[in-house]
Amino acid sequence: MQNQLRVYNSLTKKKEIFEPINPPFVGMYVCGPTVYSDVHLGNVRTFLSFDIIYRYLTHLGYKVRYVRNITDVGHLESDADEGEDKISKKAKLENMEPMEIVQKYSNDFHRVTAKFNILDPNIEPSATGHIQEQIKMIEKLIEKELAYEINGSVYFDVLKYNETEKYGMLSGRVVEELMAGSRELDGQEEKRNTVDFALWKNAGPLHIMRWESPWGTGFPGWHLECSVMSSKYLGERFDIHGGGMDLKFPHHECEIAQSVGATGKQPVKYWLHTNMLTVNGQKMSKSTGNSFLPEELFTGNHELLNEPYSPMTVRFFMLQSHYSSTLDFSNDALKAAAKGYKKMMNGLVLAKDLKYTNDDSLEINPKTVNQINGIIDNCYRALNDDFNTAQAIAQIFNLLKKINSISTGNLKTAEIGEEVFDKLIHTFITLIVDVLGLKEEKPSDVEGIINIILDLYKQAKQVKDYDKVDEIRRKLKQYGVTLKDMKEKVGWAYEEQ
RNA sequence: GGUCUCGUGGCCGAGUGGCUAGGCAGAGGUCUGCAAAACCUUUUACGGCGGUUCGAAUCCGCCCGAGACCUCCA
Repeated sequence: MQNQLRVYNSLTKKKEIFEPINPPFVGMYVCGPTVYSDVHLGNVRTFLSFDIIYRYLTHLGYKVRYVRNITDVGHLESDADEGEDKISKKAKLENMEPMEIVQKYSNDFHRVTAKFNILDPNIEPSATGHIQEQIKMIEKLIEKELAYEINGSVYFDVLKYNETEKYGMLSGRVVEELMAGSRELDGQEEKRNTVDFALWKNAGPLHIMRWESPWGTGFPGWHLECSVMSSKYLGERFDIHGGGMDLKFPHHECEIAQSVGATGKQPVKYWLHTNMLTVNGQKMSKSTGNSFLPEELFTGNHELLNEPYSPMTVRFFMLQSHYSSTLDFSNDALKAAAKGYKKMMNGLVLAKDLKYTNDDSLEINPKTVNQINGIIDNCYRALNDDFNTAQAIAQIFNLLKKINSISTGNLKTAEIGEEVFDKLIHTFITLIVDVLGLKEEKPSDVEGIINIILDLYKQAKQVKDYDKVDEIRRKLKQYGVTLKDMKEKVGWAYEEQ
Protein backbone atom coordinates (compact mmCIF):
# COMPACT_ATOMS: atom_id res chain seq x y z
CA MET A 1 0.00 0.00 0.00
CA GLN A 2 1.54 3.25 -1.03
CA ASN A 3 0.00 5.49 1.56
CA GLN A 4 0.18 5.15 5.31
CA LEU A 5 -2.52 5.25 7.90
CA ARG A 6 -3.03 8.68 9.38
CA VAL A 7 -5.12 9.46 12.42
CA TYR A 8 -6.39 12.68 13.90
CA ASN A 9 -4.79 13.07 17.29
CA SER A 10 -6.90 15.17 19.66
CA LEU A 11 -3.83 15.85 21.77
CA THR A 12 -1.86 17.54 19.00
CA LYS A 13 -4.95 18.55 17.01
CA LYS A 14 -3.28 17.25 13.89
CA LYS A 15 -3.52 14.31 11.56
CA GLU A 16 -0.45 12.19 12.18
CA ILE A 17 1.03 9.14 10.57
CA PHE A 18 0.16 6.19 12.74
CA GLU A 19 3.30 4.57 14.08
CA PRO A 20 2.79 2.15 16.96
CA ILE A 21 5.19 2.29 19.87
CA ASN A 22 6.04 -1.41 19.54
CA PRO A 23 4.97 -2.63 16.12
CA PRO A 24 3.34 -4.88 15.16
CA PHE A 25 1.60 -4.56 18.52
CA VAL A 26 -1.01 -1.90 19.13
CA GLY A 27 -2.48 -1.10 22.52
CA MET A 28 -5.89 0.50 22.43
CA TYR A 29 -7.98 1.58 25.38
CA VAL A 30 -11.55 2.80 25.04
CA CYS A 31 -13.72 4.17 27.83
CA GLY A 32 -16.60 1.77 28.12
CA PRO A 33 -20.05 2.24 29.55
CA THR A 34 -21.08 3.05 33.08
CA VAL A 35 -23.50 0.22 33.63
CA TYR A 36 -26.30 1.90 35.51
CA SER A 37 -28.92 2.00 32.74
CA ASP A 38 -29.61 0.89 29.17
CA VAL A 39 -27.15 1.98 26.52
CA HIS A 40 -28.65 4.30 23.96
CA LEU A 41 -27.78 4.83 20.33
CA GLY A 42 -25.36 7.63 21.06
CA ASN A 43 -23.31 5.25 23.18
CA VAL A 44 -23.49 2.69 20.43
CA ARG A 45 -22.01 5.08 17.91
CA THR A 46 -18.83 5.47 19.90
CA PHE A 47 -18.32 1.76 20.36
CA LEU A 48 -19.10 1.22 16.71
CA SER A 49 -16.49 3.78 15.69
CA PHE A 50 -13.83 2.04 17.71
CA ASP A 51 -15.00 -1.29 16.39
CA ILE A 52 -14.09 -0.06 12.92
CA ILE A 53 -10.74 1.20 14.15
CA TYR A 54 -10.06 -2.14 15.83
CA ARG A 55 -11.14 -4.07 12.74
CA TYR A 56 -9.12 -1.95 10.35
CA LEU A 57 -5.95 -2.05 12.42
CA THR A 58 -6.32 -5.81 12.60
CA HIS A 59 -6.95 -5.92 8.86
CA LEU A 60 -3.71 -4.04 8.31
CA GLY A 61 -1.93 -6.80 10.17
CA TYR A 62 -1.40 -5.16 13.55
CA LYS A 63 -1.66 -7.31 16.64
CA VAL A 64 -4.13 -5.22 18.57
CA ARG A 65 -4.84 -5.57 22.26
CA TYR A 66 -8.14 -3.83 22.71
CA VAL A 67 -9.13 -2.97 26.26
CA ARG A 68 -12.56 -1.54 26.99
CA ASN A 69 -13.58 -1.13 30.57
CA ILE A 70 -16.84 -1.46 32.42
CA THR A 71 -17.39 1.30 34.94
CA ASP A 72 -19.20 -0.26 37.85
CA VAL A 73 -18.35 2.12 40.66
CA GLY A 74 -17.24 5.65 41.32
CA HIS A 75 -19.12 7.49 38.62
CA LEU A 76 -20.76 10.30 40.55
CA GLU A 77 -23.93 12.14 39.70
CA SER A 78 -22.15 15.41 40.30
CA ASP A 79 -18.84 16.70 41.51
CA ALA A 80 -20.18 17.81 44.88
CA ASP A 81 -18.91 15.95 47.90
CA GLU A 82 -22.17 14.24 48.58
CA GLY A 83 -22.57 13.50 44.90
CA GLU A 84 -24.12 10.12 44.62
CA ASP A 85 -22.62 7.18 42.83
CA LYS A 86 -24.72 6.32 39.75
CA ILE A 87 -24.71 2.58 40.36
CA SER A 88 -25.44 2.98 44.01
CA LYS A 89 -28.31 5.34 43.33
CA LYS A 90 -29.88 3.03 40.81
CA ALA A 91 -29.50 0.07 43.17
CA LYS A 92 -31.48 1.88 45.83
CA LEU A 93 -34.05 2.95 43.29
CA GLU A 94 -34.62 -0.55 41.96
CA ASN A 95 -34.10 -2.15 45.35
CA MET A 96 -31.31 -4.36 44.10
CA GLU A 97 -27.74 -5.11 45.01
CA PRO A 98 -25.33 -2.79 43.22
CA MET A 99 -23.72 -5.81 41.59
CA GLU A 100 -27.11 -6.90 40.33
CA ILE A 101 -27.46 -3.56 38.61
CA VAL A 102 -23.99 -3.92 37.19
CA GLN A 103 -24.71 -7.41 35.92
CA LYS A 104 -28.06 -6.50 34.45
CA TYR A 105 -26.80 -3.57 32.44
CA SER A 106 -23.55 -5.25 31.49
CA ASN A 107 -25.59 -8.07 30.01
CA ASP A 108 -27.74 -5.56 28.21
CA PHE A 109 -24.69 -3.80 26.88
CA HIS A 110 -23.20 -7.01 25.53
CA ARG A 111 -26.46 -8.03 23.95
CA VAL A 112 -26.69 -4.69 22.17
CA THR A 113 -23.11 -4.66 20.93
CA ALA A 114 -23.56 -8.19 19.61
CA LYS A 115 -26.66 -7.13 17.68
CA PHE A 116 -24.71 -4.38 16.00
CA ASN A 117 -21.94 -6.86 15.20
CA ILE A 118 -19.50 -4.94 17.38
CA LEU A 119 -16.58 -7.22 18.25
CA ASP A 120 -15.75 -7.89 21.88
CA PRO A 121 -12.58 -6.31 23.21
CA ASN A 122 -9.67 -8.54 24.22
CA ILE A 123 -9.89 -7.44 27.82
CA GLU A 124 -12.92 -5.95 29.53
CA PRO A 125 -11.80 -4.98 33.01
CA SER A 126 -14.07 -3.53 35.65
CA ALA A 127 -13.34 -0.85 38.19
CA THR A 128 -14.41 -2.92 41.18
CA GLY A 129 -12.01 -5.64 40.10
CA HIS A 130 -9.11 -3.22 40.42
CA ILE A 131 -9.60 -1.56 43.79
CA GLN A 132 -6.18 -2.64 45.07
CA GLU A 133 -4.42 -1.21 42.04
CA GLN A 134 -6.33 2.02 42.42
CA ILE A 135 -5.33 2.32 46.06
CA LYS A 136 -1.70 1.75 45.09
CA MET A 137 -1.84 4.50 42.51
CA ILE A 138 -3.35 6.90 45.00
CA GLU A 139 -0.58 6.11 47.47
CA LYS A 140 1.96 6.86 44.80
CA LEU A 141 0.33 10.19 44.07
CA ILE A 142 0.19 11.08 47.76
CA GLU A 143 3.85 10.15 48.06
CA LYS A 144 4.64 12.54 45.24
CA GLU A 145 2.53 15.17 46.99
CA LEU A 146 0.18 15.41 44.05
CA ALA A 147 -2.73 14.23 46.14
CA TYR A 148 -3.95 15.01 49.64
CA GLU A 149 -6.19 13.24 52.10
CA ILE A 150 -8.92 14.96 54.00
CA ASN A 151 -11.75 13.42 56.03
CA GLY A 152 -11.15 9.99 54.54
CA SER A 153 -11.26 11.27 50.98
CA VAL A 154 -8.31 11.84 48.69
CA TYR A 155 -8.15 14.54 46.03
CA PHE A 156 -5.77 15.22 43.20
CA ASP A 157 -4.02 18.53 43.61
CA VAL A 158 -4.41 20.10 40.18
CA LEU A 159 -2.61 23.33 41.06
CA LYS A 160 0.39 21.46 42.39
CA TYR A 161 0.47 19.32 39.29
CA ASN A 162 0.15 22.37 37.12
CA GLU A 163 3.33 23.84 38.60
CA THR A 164 5.46 21.38 36.71
CA GLU A 165 3.08 19.95 34.12
CA LYS A 166 0.35 21.42 32.00
CA TYR A 167 -3.15 20.52 33.07
CA GLY A 168 -5.67 21.01 30.27
CA MET A 169 -3.50 20.14 27.28
CA LEU A 170 -6.03 17.84 25.73
CA SER A 171 -9.11 19.99 26.05
CA GLY A 172 -7.39 23.31 25.68
CA ARG A 173 -8.23 24.48 29.19
CA VAL A 174 -6.23 26.87 31.28
CA VAL A 175 -6.31 26.23 35.01
CA GLU A 176 -6.64 29.89 35.92
CA GLU A 177 -9.64 30.25 33.68
CA LEU A 178 -11.20 27.12 35.06
CA MET A 179 -10.77 28.49 38.56
CA ALA A 180 -12.29 31.80 37.60
CA GLY A 181 -15.16 30.28 35.70
CA SER A 182 -16.09 27.52 38.06
CA ARG A 183 -19.28 27.83 39.94
CA GLU A 184 -19.49 27.39 43.66
CA LEU A 185 -21.03 24.00 44.14
CA ASP A 186 -22.36 22.92 47.46
CA GLY A 187 -20.13 20.77 49.56
CA GLN A 188 -16.89 21.50 47.85
CA GLU A 189 -15.25 22.84 50.99
CA GLU A 190 -13.13 19.74 51.33
CA LYS A 191 -11.18 20.41 48.21
CA ARG A 192 -8.34 22.88 48.29
CA ASN A 193 -9.43 24.14 44.89
CA THR A 194 -12.49 23.72 42.77
CA VAL A 195 -10.46 22.17 39.96
CA ASP A 196 -9.24 19.33 42.18
CA PHE A 197 -10.92 16.00 41.62
CA ALA A 198 -11.59 12.94 43.75
CA LEU A 199 -9.33 9.91 43.71
CA TRP A 200 -11.01 8.27 46.66
CA LYS A 201 -14.24 9.16 48.39
CA ASN A 202 -15.09 8.51 51.98
CA ALA A 203 -18.21 6.35 52.19
CA GLY A 204 -20.84 7.58 54.56
CA PRO A 205 -22.55 5.03 56.81
CA LEU A 206 -25.46 4.66 54.38
CA HIS A 207 -23.31 4.23 51.32
CA ILE A 208 -23.73 0.69 50.06
CA MET A 209 -20.64 0.31 47.90
CA ARG A 210 -17.58 0.38 50.16
CA TRP A 211 -14.04 -0.90 50.37
CA GLU A 212 -11.33 -0.70 52.99
CA SER A 213 -8.46 1.63 52.27
CA PRO A 214 -5.60 3.34 54.15
CA TRP A 215 -7.95 6.32 54.45
CA GLY A 216 -10.88 4.40 55.84
CA THR A 217 -13.90 2.88 54.17
CA GLY A 218 -14.69 4.38 50.83
CA PHE A 219 -14.83 3.98 47.08
CA PRO A 220 -12.65 5.07 44.16
CA GLY A 221 -13.17 8.13 41.98
CA TRP A 222 -14.26 7.71 38.41
CA HIS A 223 -11.22 8.99 36.55
CA LEU A 224 -8.78 6.75 38.35
CA GLU A 225 -9.95 3.40 37.04
CA CYS A 226 -9.01 4.18 33.45
CA SER A 227 -5.49 5.27 34.37
CA VAL A 228 -5.03 2.16 36.46
CA MET A 229 -6.49 -0.37 34.09
CA SER A 230 -4.95 1.01 30.92
CA SER A 231 -1.47 0.98 32.44
CA LYS A 232 -1.98 -2.45 33.92
CA TYR A 233 -2.91 -4.08 30.63
CA LEU A 234 -1.23 -1.87 28.06
CA GLY A 235 1.72 -0.39 29.90
CA GLU A 236 2.52 3.08 31.17
CA ARG A 237 2.64 4.30 27.61
CA PHE A 238 0.37 2.91 24.92
CA ASP A 239 -0.83 3.75 21.43
CA ILE A 240 -4.49 4.68 21.29
CA HIS A 241 -6.94 5.97 23.84
CA GLY A 242 -10.46 6.57 22.69
CA GLY A 243 -13.80 7.73 23.89
CA GLY A 244 -16.63 10.11 23.18
CA MET A 245 -15.96 13.80 22.71
CA ASP A 246 -17.83 14.55 25.90
CA LEU A 247 -15.26 12.66 27.94
CA LYS A 248 -12.42 14.92 26.86
CA PHE A 249 -13.04 17.16 29.78
CA PRO A 250 -12.81 16.48 32.59
CA HIS A 251 -12.43 12.71 32.38
CA HIS A 252 -9.55 12.31 29.95
CA GLU A 253 -7.83 15.41 31.22
CA CYS A 254 -7.85 13.94 34.70
CA GLU A 255 -6.58 10.64 33.41
CA ILE A 256 -3.59 12.33 31.84
CA ALA A 257 -2.86 14.24 35.03
CA GLN A 258 -3.03 11.09 37.15
CA SER A 259 -0.85 9.06 34.84
CA VAL A 260 1.71 11.75 34.23
CA GLY A 261 1.72 12.45 37.96
CA ALA A 262 2.31 8.83 38.84
CA THR A 263 4.73 7.78 36.10
CA GLY A 264 6.14 10.99 34.67
CA LYS A 265 5.17 9.80 31.21
CA GLN A 266 2.48 10.89 28.79
CA PRO A 267 0.35 7.75 28.84
CA VAL A 268 -1.12 7.94 25.36
CA LYS A 269 0.40 8.51 21.95
CA TYR A 270 -2.82 9.06 20.01
CA TRP A 271 -6.02 10.34 21.57
CA LEU A 272 -9.07 9.65 19.39
CA HIS A 273 -12.45 11.19 20.09
CA THR A 274 -15.73 10.35 18.45
CA ASN A 275 -18.42 12.90 17.89
CA MET A 276 -21.99 12.94 19.10
CA LEU A 277 -25.16 11.56 17.64
CA THR A 278 -27.78 14.29 17.45
CA VAL A 279 -31.53 14.38 17.15
CA ASN A 280 -32.85 17.46 15.41
CA GLY A 281 -29.46 19.01 15.85
CA GLN A 282 -29.32 18.39 19.59
CA LYS A 283 -26.97 16.01 21.29
CA MET A 284 -28.62 12.71 22.09
CA SER A 285 -28.29 12.12 25.79
CA LYS A 286 -30.11 10.58 28.66
CA SER A 287 -30.41 13.82 30.55
CA THR A 288 -32.06 15.69 27.67
CA GLY A 289 -34.44 12.78 27.25
CA ASN A 290 -34.01 12.60 23.49
CA SER A 291 -32.20 9.30 23.45
CA PHE A 292 -33.27 6.22 21.56
CA LEU A 293 -32.82 2.76 22.93
CA PRO A 294 -31.69 0.14 20.43
CA GLU A 295 -34.81 -1.85 21.16
CA GLU A 296 -37.06 1.07 20.30
CA LEU A 297 -35.32 1.33 16.99
CA PHE A 298 -35.62 -2.35 16.13
CA THR A 299 -39.33 -2.35 16.91
CA GLY A 300 -40.04 1.13 15.57
CA ASN A 301 -41.75 1.76 18.85
CA HIS A 302 -40.80 5.40 19.43
CA GLU A 303 -42.73 8.56 18.79
CA LEU A 304 -40.08 9.93 16.46
CA LEU A 305 -39.90 6.80 14.32
CA ASN A 306 -42.42 5.81 11.70
CA GLU A 307 -40.99 2.36 11.07
CA PRO A 308 -38.51 -0.12 12.54
CA TYR A 309 -34.88 -0.15 11.46
CA SER A 310 -32.63 -3.17 11.68
CA PRO A 311 -29.28 -3.22 13.49
CA MET A 312 -27.32 -3.45 10.25
CA THR A 313 -29.27 -0.57 8.76
CA VAL A 314 -28.22 1.55 11.70
CA ARG A 315 -24.65 0.34 11.49
CA PHE A 316 -24.55 1.22 7.81
CA PHE A 317 -26.17 4.57 8.50
CA MET A 318 -23.57 5.48 11.09
CA LEU A 319 -20.69 4.39 8.88
CA GLN A 320 -21.85 6.73 6.15
CA SER A 321 -20.56 9.63 8.20
CA HIS A 322 -17.11 10.20 9.64
CA TYR A 323 -16.71 9.38 13.31
CA SER A 324 -15.47 12.86 14.13
CA SER A 325 -18.55 14.60 12.70
CA THR A 326 -21.83 14.93 14.43
CA LEU A 327 -24.47 12.76 12.85
CA ASP A 328 -28.12 13.66 12.85
CA PHE A 329 -30.65 10.96 13.40
CA SER A 330 -33.83 11.11 11.36
CA ASN A 331 -36.40 8.92 9.67
CA ASP A 332 -35.54 10.06 6.18
CA ALA A 333 -31.86 9.44 6.69
CA LEU A 334 -32.48 5.99 8.13
CA LYS A 335 -34.86 5.06 5.38
CA ALA A 336 -32.28 6.00 2.77
CA ALA A 337 -29.67 4.01 4.68
CA ALA A 338 -31.92 0.96 4.76
CA LYS A 339 -32.11 0.92 0.97
CA GLY A 340 -28.43 1.55 0.51
CA TYR A 341 -27.59 -1.22 2.94
CA LYS A 342 -29.79 -3.71 1.12
CA LYS A 343 -28.28 -2.73 -2.18
CA MET A 344 -24.85 -3.46 -0.79
CA MET A 345 -25.96 -6.78 0.69
CA ASN A 346 -27.47 -7.88 -2.61
CA GLY A 347 -24.10 -7.20 -4.12
CA LEU A 348 -22.43 -9.24 -1.40
CA VAL A 349 -24.65 -12.22 -2.15
CA LEU A 350 -23.80 -11.94 -5.84
CA ALA A 351 -20.10 -11.45 -5.24
CA LYS A 352 -19.82 -14.62 -3.21
CA ASP A 353 -21.20 -16.60 -6.16
CA LEU A 354 -19.42 -14.98 -9.08
CA LYS A 355 -16.90 -17.12 -10.93
CA TYR A 356 -14.25 -16.21 -13.42
CA THR A 357 -14.97 -17.36 -16.95
CA ASN A 358 -12.26 -17.66 -19.56
CA ASP A 359 -13.02 -16.30 -22.99
CA ASP A 360 -10.24 -16.23 -25.52
CA SER A 361 -12.28 -14.14 -27.94
CA LEU A 362 -12.14 -11.21 -25.52
CA GLU A 363 -9.22 -8.97 -24.84
CA ILE A 364 -8.44 -7.33 -21.56
CA ASN A 365 -9.81 -3.83 -21.42
CA PRO A 366 -7.08 -1.73 -19.81
CA LYS A 367 -9.44 1.12 -19.09
CA THR A 368 -11.73 -1.00 -16.98
CA VAL A 369 -8.79 -2.65 -15.28
CA ASN A 370 -7.34 0.72 -14.36
CA GLN A 371 -10.69 1.87 -13.16
CA ILE A 372 -11.11 -1.09 -10.82
CA ASN A 373 -7.58 -0.80 -9.50
CA GLY A 374 -8.15 2.89 -8.97
CA ILE A 375 -11.34 2.33 -6.99
CA ILE A 376 -9.64 -0.24 -4.79
CA ASP A 377 -6.81 2.19 -4.10
CA ASN A 378 -9.38 4.81 -3.23
CA CYS A 379 -10.98 2.48 -0.70
CA TYR A 380 -7.70 2.11 1.13
CA ARG A 381 -6.83 5.74 0.77
CA ALA A 382 -10.12 6.57 2.46
CA LEU A 383 -9.66 4.15 5.33
CA ASN A 384 -6.06 5.25 5.77
CA ASP A 385 -7.27 8.80 6.06
CA ASP A 386 -8.39 8.61 9.69
CA PHE A 387 -10.72 5.67 9.09
CA ASN A 388 -12.97 7.51 6.68
CA THR A 389 -15.71 4.93 6.32
CA ALA A 390 -18.02 7.38 4.54
CA GLN A 391 -15.61 7.75 1.69
CA ALA A 392 -14.77 4.08 1.69
CA ILE A 393 -18.44 3.20 1.35
CA ALA A 394 -18.77 5.58 -1.58
CA GLN A 395 -15.92 3.73 -3.27
CA ILE A 396 -17.35 0.34 -2.38
CA PHE A 397 -20.52 1.35 -4.20
CA ASN A 398 -18.35 1.96 -7.24
CA LEU A 399 -16.99 -1.56 -6.88
CA LEU A 400 -20.55 -2.76 -6.54
CA LYS A 401 -21.39 -1.33 -9.94
CA LYS A 402 -18.66 -3.48 -11.48
CA ILE A 403 -19.87 -6.54 -9.63
CA ASN A 404 -23.44 -5.96 -10.74
CA SER A 405 -22.29 -5.46 -14.28
CA ILE A 406 -20.46 -8.77 -14.19
CA SER A 407 -23.52 -10.41 -12.72
CA THR A 408 -25.83 -9.14 -15.43
CA GLY A 409 -23.31 -9.96 -18.14
CA ASN A 410 -22.67 -6.36 -19.18
CA LEU A 411 -19.08 -6.80 -18.12
CA LYS A 412 -17.30 -10.04 -18.98
CA THR A 413 -14.78 -11.30 -16.47
CA ALA A 414 -12.36 -12.02 -19.29
CA GLU A 415 -12.25 -8.28 -19.98
CA ILE A 416 -10.54 -7.65 -16.67
CA GLY A 417 -8.51 -10.82 -16.33
CA GLU A 418 -8.50 -13.35 -13.56
CA GLU A 419 -6.12 -11.52 -11.27
CA VAL A 420 -8.10 -8.29 -11.23
CA PHE A 421 -11.33 -10.22 -10.97
CA ASP A 422 -10.11 -12.04 -7.86
CA LYS A 423 -8.85 -8.80 -6.38
CA LEU A 424 -12.17 -7.11 -7.06
CA ILE A 425 -14.23 -9.83 -5.40
CA HIS A 426 -11.84 -10.32 -2.53
CA THR A 427 -11.54 -6.62 -1.73
CA PHE A 428 -15.26 -6.06 -1.97
CA ILE A 429 -16.12 -8.91 0.38
CA THR A 430 -13.29 -8.27 2.81
CA LEU A 431 -14.03 -4.58 3.20
CA ILE A 432 -17.72 -5.11 3.77
CA VAL A 433 -17.53 -8.14 6.01
CA ASP A 434 -14.25 -7.81 7.89
CA VAL A 435 -13.60 -4.09 8.00
CA LEU A 436 -17.04 -2.51 8.00
CA GLY A 437 -18.52 -5.45 9.87
CA LEU A 438 -21.71 -5.49 7.82
CA LYS A 439 -23.51 -8.78 7.49
CA GLU A 440 -26.61 -10.09 5.81
CA GLU A 441 -29.81 -9.99 7.75
CA LYS A 442 -31.59 -13.05 6.50
CA PRO A 443 -35.37 -13.21 6.59
CA SER A 444 -36.20 -14.35 10.09
CA ASP A 445 -39.52 -16.01 9.26
CA VAL A 446 -38.14 -19.34 8.13
CA GLU A 447 -41.44 -20.99 8.93
CA GLY A 448 -43.23 -18.74 6.49
CA ILE A 449 -40.79 -19.75 3.78
CA ILE A 450 -41.23 -23.44 4.58
CA ASN A 451 -44.97 -23.01 4.25
CA ILE A 452 -44.57 -21.65 0.74
CA ILE A 453 -42.62 -24.77 -0.15
CA LEU A 454 -45.33 -26.89 1.47
CA ASP A 455 -47.86 -25.32 -0.86
CA LEU A 456 -45.75 -26.15 -3.88
CA TYR A 457 -45.41 -29.68 -2.52
CA LYS A 458 -49.14 -30.04 -2.18
CA GLN A 459 -49.70 -28.78 -5.69
CA ALA A 460 -47.22 -31.28 -7.05
CA LYS A 461 -48.99 -34.07 -5.21
CA GLN A 462 -52.33 -33.03 -6.59
CA VAL A 463 -51.12 -33.32 -10.16
CA LYS A 464 -49.28 -36.53 -9.22
CA ASP A 465 -45.91 -35.12 -10.24
CA TYR A 466 -44.11 -37.54 -7.96
CA ASP A 467 -40.66 -36.69 -9.28
CA LYS A 468 -41.20 -33.16 -8.10
CA VAL A 469 -42.66 -34.36 -4.83
CA ASP A 470 -39.65 -36.53 -4.12
CA GLU A 471 -37.30 -33.78 -5.09
CA ILE A 472 -38.84 -31.28 -2.69
CA ARG A 473 -38.83 -33.85 0.07
CA ARG A 474 -35.20 -34.76 -0.57
CA LYS A 475 -33.99 -31.19 -0.76
CA LEU A 476 -35.74 -30.06 2.39
CA LYS A 477 -34.23 -32.99 4.21
CA GLN A 478 -30.81 -31.57 3.49
CA TYR A 479 -31.79 -28.64 5.67
CA GLY A 480 -33.03 -30.85 8.47
CA VAL A 481 -36.71 -30.51 7.64
CA THR A 482 -38.87 -33.59 7.10
CA LEU A 483 -42.27 -33.36 5.42
CA LYS A 484 -45.13 -35.36 6.82
CA ASP A 485 -48.16 -36.32 4.81
CA MET A 486 -51.04 -36.49 7.22
CA LYS A 487 -54.70 -37.20 6.77
CA GLU A 488 -55.90 -33.64 6.66
CA LYS A 489 -52.83 -31.69 5.78
CA VAL A 490 -49.15 -31.65 5.11
CA GLY A 491 -46.98 -30.83 8.08
CA TRP A 492 -43.29 -30.62 8.73
CA ALA A 493 -40.95 -31.50 11.55
CA TYR A 494 -37.29 -31.21 12.39
CA GLU A 495 -35.54 -34.29 11.20
CA GLU A 496 -34.78 -36.42 14.22
CA GLN A 497 -31.61 -38.13 13.23
C1' G B 1 -19.18 34.75 29.89
C1' G B 2 -14.78 31.38 28.40
C1' U B 3 -13.04 27.42 24.91
C1' C B 4 -14.20 25.02 20.43
C1' U B 5 -16.82 22.96 16.19
C1' C B 6 -20.02 23.24 12.21
C1' G B 7 -23.19 25.65 8.11
C1' U B 8 -22.59 21.49 1.02
C1' G B 9 -27.87 20.26 -3.99
C1' G B 10 -35.18 17.78 -2.29
C1' C B 11 -32.98 14.59 2.16
C1' C B 12 -28.55 12.31 4.51
C1' G B 13 -23.64 12.94 4.14
C1' A B 14 -17.92 12.89 2.19
C1' G B 15 -14.32 16.01 0.36
C1' U B 16 -11.18 19.83 -1.16
C1' G B 17 -7.26 25.67 -3.68
C1' G B 18 -8.24 23.94 -10.46
C1' C B 19 -9.70 16.89 -11.57
C1' U B 20 -17.23 12.48 -10.86
C1' A B 21 -17.83 11.56 -3.72
C1' G B 22 -21.57 8.12 -2.51
C1' G B 23 -26.52 6.67 -0.77
C1' C B 24 -31.82 8.01 -0.95
C1' A B 25 -35.36 10.78 -3.85
C1' G B 26 -36.48 12.98 -9.13
C1' A B 27 -36.05 12.63 -14.82
C1' G B 28 -34.85 9.83 -19.35
C1' G B 29 -33.15 5.26 -21.48
C1' U B 30 -31.58 -0.28 -21.85
C1' C B 31 -33.36 -4.94 -20.25
C1' U B 32 -38.16 -7.35 -19.26
C1' G B 33 -44.57 -12.14 -19.60
C1' C B 34 -45.67 -9.01 -14.98
C1' A B 35 -42.96 -6.99 -11.07
C1' A B 36 -38.38 -6.04 -9.08
C1' A B 37 -33.33 -5.66 -9.51
C1' A B 38 -29.35 -4.17 -12.38
C1' C B 39 -26.82 -1.07 -16.01
C1' C B 40 -26.28 3.75 -18.78
C1' U B 41 -27.41 9.05 -18.98
C1' U B 42 -29.15 13.21 -16.26
C1' U B 43 -31.30 17.86 -13.05
C1' U B 44 -30.69 20.62 -8.07
C1' A B 45 -24.48 22.76 -4.43
C1' C B 46 -21.15 24.51 -1.31
C1' G B 47 -24.86 30.48 4.85
C1' G B 48 -23.86 36.12 3.70
C1' C B 49 -20.27 40.04 2.64
C1' G B 50 -15.33 41.31 1.75
C1' G B 51 -10.00 39.86 0.98
C1' U B 52 -5.61 36.64 -0.78
C1' U B 53 -4.92 34.04 -5.65
C1' C B 54 -4.23 33.15 -12.59
C1' G B 55 -8.23 30.39 -10.05
C1' A B 56 -11.87 29.34 -3.68
C1' A B 57 -17.17 25.91 -1.87
C1' U B 58 -11.92 24.80 -0.16
C1' C B 59 -7.15 29.83 2.70
C1' C B 60 -7.96 34.73 5.69
C1' G B 61 -11.30 38.50 8.05
C1' C B 62 -16.05 40.10 9.49
C1' C B 63 -21.25 39.04 9.94
C1' C B 64 -25.48 35.73 10.40
C1' G B 65 -27.18 30.92 12.00
C1' A B 66 -26.74 26.07 14.56
C1' G B 67 -24.36 23.09 18.07
C1' A B 68 -20.75 21.07 21.76
C1' C B 69 -17.73 21.47 26.21
C1' C B 70 -17.00 24.42 30.70
C1' U B 71 -22.01 20.28 35.63
C1' C B 72 -23.58 13.71 34.85
C1' C B 73 -23.40 11.90 29.78
C1' A B 74 -20.27 7.94 24.45
